[in-house]
Amino acid sequence: MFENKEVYNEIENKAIKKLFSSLQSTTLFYKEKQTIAYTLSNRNIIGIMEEGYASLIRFDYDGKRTIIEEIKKGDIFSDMFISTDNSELSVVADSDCTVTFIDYEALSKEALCNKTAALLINNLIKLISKKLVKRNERIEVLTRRSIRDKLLYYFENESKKNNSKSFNLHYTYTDLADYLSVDRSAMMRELKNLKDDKLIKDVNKKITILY
Amino acid sequence: MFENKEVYNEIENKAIKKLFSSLQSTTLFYKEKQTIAYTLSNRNIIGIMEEGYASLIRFDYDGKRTIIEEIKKGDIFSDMFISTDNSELSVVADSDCTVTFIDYEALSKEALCNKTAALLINNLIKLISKKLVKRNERIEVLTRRSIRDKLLYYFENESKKNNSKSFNLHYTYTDLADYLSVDRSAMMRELKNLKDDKLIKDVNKKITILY
DNA sequence: TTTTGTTTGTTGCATCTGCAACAATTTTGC
DNA sequence: GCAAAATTGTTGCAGATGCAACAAACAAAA
Repeated sequence: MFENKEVYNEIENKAIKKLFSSLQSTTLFYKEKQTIAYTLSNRNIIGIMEEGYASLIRFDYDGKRTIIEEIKKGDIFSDMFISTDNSELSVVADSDCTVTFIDYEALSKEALCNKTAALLINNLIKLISKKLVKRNERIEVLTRRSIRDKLLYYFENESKKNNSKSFNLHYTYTDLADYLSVDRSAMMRELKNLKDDKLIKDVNKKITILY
Repeated sequence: MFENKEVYNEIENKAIKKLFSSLQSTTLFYKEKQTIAYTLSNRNIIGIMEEGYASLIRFDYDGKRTIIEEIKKGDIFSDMFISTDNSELSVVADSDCTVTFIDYEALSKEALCNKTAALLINNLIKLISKKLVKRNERIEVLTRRSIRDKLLYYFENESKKNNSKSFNLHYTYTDLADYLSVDRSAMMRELKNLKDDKLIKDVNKKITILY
């Protein structure tokens, strides 16, 4: 526990436990498919995903589902990072999860005189920045005007991250359509077009860019 | 100088000047339409917009322009918040600007033993969180499937922020189309439909929601 | 194993959207 | 004040996309 490289970088386990106890942080366990509602109903609480993964999801009035963000081990999430008006957002556990909740105001006060808290804040800033980058990436994808462009841009980005023309799609196609915010069947059709045009290859969710 | 309420909240002017001098921060002036390239070519530099406003813009390979983000007085911007691969991004001054640049690594080190630095970091986190919220809002808009839904969602959000059924559009329609990432003429057509359907009123850029 | 639910793959169709190409109007720069 | 540039407003058209509605393949649960 409390050993994630990014979150607790340069901080000793003993120190972090002491800090969390003085901040009255809590660590909770969730089963798969449970809703992790804690953060979204409270103010300035930061959740640290210690173990497991979850999704930040919006359910539209008409039942359409959109994945706003994936939350993996070592990621943080908070109502501080989401527009307060959007009450239809929820964090749903995609696997069994362990989450630590910190009161941000308490932490920031502590940081003025406590080195451990200051180090933790420093790490949190890096994680928040990463989150900004991720949201920016999503915006970049979403601003492409056609399904074809969205797919190609997404594939190019994933391939860049993987330093290879090939990469494994970690979404189901249903979820990918949600991420790109397009109709699934239309996306499947366009995916077929891309394959027919020999721009990509798709063997069992392993995508290869052919250009 | 250095008197923005949010950025320098709870910090005395003398203290911030001293801190900036020890961090070797620089404050630069830009004329309208100049490109503020500094941050995007350097690592972990945070820019503070002291005065003026600018836009974070992406130019597509085919010349299409997309506004990724508006940067106003008191906002911060940084390469830390943008995916490193996207070299086609640039920050362009929309008015004469004054920008302070801080080396983040230096600041965070300083924060471990310097109260002023710790306070500044605390303020920066709040600003970064606000930025996350803004990007989330943009994602929310962009994930709406039709131009009509995008417009309605955007209008509803602006009206909520303004605590009123009416609000002044601060974009030109050309820029709004860029923000929504849709074709301008198609957006104008849909805007007309919304007016014909009596869902909104639009008098000289003052939008009123009629439902 | 059988059942149930989820994901994938496909198609027809209506309509939405992007694009091109204007004219009219407003704003800006000199 | 005038010229140039930018914004607004409009339309026809082709093609892209969402939607509905399936069947097939696969995975999970009973």
